[in-house]
Amino acid sequence: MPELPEVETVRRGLVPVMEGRVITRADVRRPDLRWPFPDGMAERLTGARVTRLRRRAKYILAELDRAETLIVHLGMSGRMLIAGPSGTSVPGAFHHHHPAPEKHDHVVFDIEDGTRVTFNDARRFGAMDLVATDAVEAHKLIAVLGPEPFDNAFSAAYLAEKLEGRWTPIKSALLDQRIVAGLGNIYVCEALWRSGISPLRLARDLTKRQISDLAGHIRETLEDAIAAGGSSLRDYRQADGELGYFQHSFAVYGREGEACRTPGCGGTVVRDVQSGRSSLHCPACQR
DNA sequence: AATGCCTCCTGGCGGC
DNA sequence: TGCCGCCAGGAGGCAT
Repeated sequence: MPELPEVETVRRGLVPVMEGRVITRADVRRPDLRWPFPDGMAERLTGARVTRLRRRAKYILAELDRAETLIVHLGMSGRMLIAGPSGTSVPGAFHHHHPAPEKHDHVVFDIEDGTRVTFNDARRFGAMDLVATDAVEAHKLIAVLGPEPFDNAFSAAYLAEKLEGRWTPIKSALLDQRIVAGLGNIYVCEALWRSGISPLRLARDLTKRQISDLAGHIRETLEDAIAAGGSSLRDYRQADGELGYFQHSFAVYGREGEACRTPGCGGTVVRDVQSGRSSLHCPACQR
């Protein structure tokens, strides 16, 4: 679900609430998400100060004093909900009363000023781990990640090298977090449409020019989405409860049977299934 | 090494 | 109202 733009939007929403603040209590309400939580997670979080909130690919990294970092992945349905004094001007807010946790509220963070941050994840494909900060880069889930799309390392030359000789469809290659980190199903479809490239085309068959265009369009698509606060599908919201609005800018995602938005194209958006996932594209202008 | 399939889990929606 | 199948923003793990 949440791809790079949504995760970045969540991170930005959490910064004013958590960065520099102490977690006065962490309520870990079940033993696991996708994997078991690390030993003593609640105790290790309680009383810790969040010194910095970073993002790597689709992971939020909350650096704590105590030299540990909380690694959070939202999976398909994970949300970080903020409630309480921060950002509100409720008189006596410090004594704000929080309602009882709801279904799928798995981890609740109480912040020193009375704000409450709740990790809610119906499908539990999300994950959390807590590791030494100097070991984050070497963490099993982090170490395998390719470059950030906005990093200089993600160049046309780099992408060309990674795609060279690959028999896999370009769609699959771009979903591979080892090649470039942060893309998911929506933004791959959108970036391929912007590039006029079919998701079915084999990675090895792209020209240098197409690869260069693609790298640029990936960055452009993600930038546009971040600027819009991400995409709000179903119940996804920004951390502050606001809805992102990039979904209104989708050219192909969720538009099966509708007219292609390429000026003068006249094609119709179709849905193909590739390795079990929907690939929305326009057969007329995506080759 | 590269590729493709299965799986984890819950909920919303459309069809009957 | 109820039941059923399908679909959903991810990605690790495993067989080939």
